[in-house]
Amino acid sequence: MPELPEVETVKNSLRQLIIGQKIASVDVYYDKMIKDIDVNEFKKDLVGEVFTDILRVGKYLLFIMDHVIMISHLRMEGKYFLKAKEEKGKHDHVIFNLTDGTTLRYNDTRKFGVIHLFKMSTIEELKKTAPLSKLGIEPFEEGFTLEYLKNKFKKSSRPIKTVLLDQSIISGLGNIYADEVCFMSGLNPLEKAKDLEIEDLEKIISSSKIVLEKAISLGGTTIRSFTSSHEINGRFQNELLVHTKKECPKCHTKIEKIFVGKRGTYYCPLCQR
DNA sequence: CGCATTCCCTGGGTGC
DNA sequence: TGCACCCAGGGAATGC
Repeated sequence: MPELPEVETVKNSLRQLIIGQKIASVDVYYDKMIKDIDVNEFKKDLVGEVFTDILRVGKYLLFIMDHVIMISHLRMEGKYFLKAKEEKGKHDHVIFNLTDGTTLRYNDTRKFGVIHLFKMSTIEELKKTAPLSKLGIEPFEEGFTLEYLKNKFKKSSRPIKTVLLDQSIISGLGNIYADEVCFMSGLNPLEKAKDLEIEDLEKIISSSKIVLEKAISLGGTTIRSFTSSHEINGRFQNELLVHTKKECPKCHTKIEKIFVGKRGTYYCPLCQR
């Protein structure tokens, strides 16, 4: 399940592989995946385009080309493969045939991922358009301040875990890292956002940065979800403190697993109030 | 506006 | 071995 660090890792490897590559043609095998544009137009608009840069905004990948920008969200199991021209794999949904004879494939077992295509020139312009326009601040951005969180949290009666997952408030945290941030901040994931103290918000700010930075430096987290294969092998799973853990690394209390807003949530009942 | 709920998908796991 | 059913989960759509 790619969250910010995993998408960052994918971005970095794709950069090495496809910048400068030119698209000869595109095959789409699952039309519903293509958003904001007719599928035939999507295919047509990409022919002859060259990948000039790849960026990440929140959990979105941005493929910058000469005349278009393609935005891809991997959701649960989306992956990109660069491989020789060969038969379509079972879960390959979009195949970009490159002019050097190789192919870039978007593969997604559960078909949850989506791809947008925009005829826009600048990132600034694109950030004003959905889906990017809905995103809140990333933990690494300058605007991620105490003041910002205070404003966003003060009126919310939702559980802190749910609010951490809300991309319109903080963009980049997913289920794994939201659990880690709650643990590192010593917060019960069920506590209401508006009930947090200033010190709690400060802890959220610092632990979000720490956990994401560390995860990025280790290439993300690979949790071997039963349905996926060929995952990018991150090493952060060895550093997880609560998510999927049985015992608290601090006090050795048994880690509880509950559901917060339908999301599996791990926490230490002693260290997290 | 905030928030809860439903839906999209697949295939591994479980129970009979 | 086969089959029905459950479940995970990010974000959009829907409804209150």
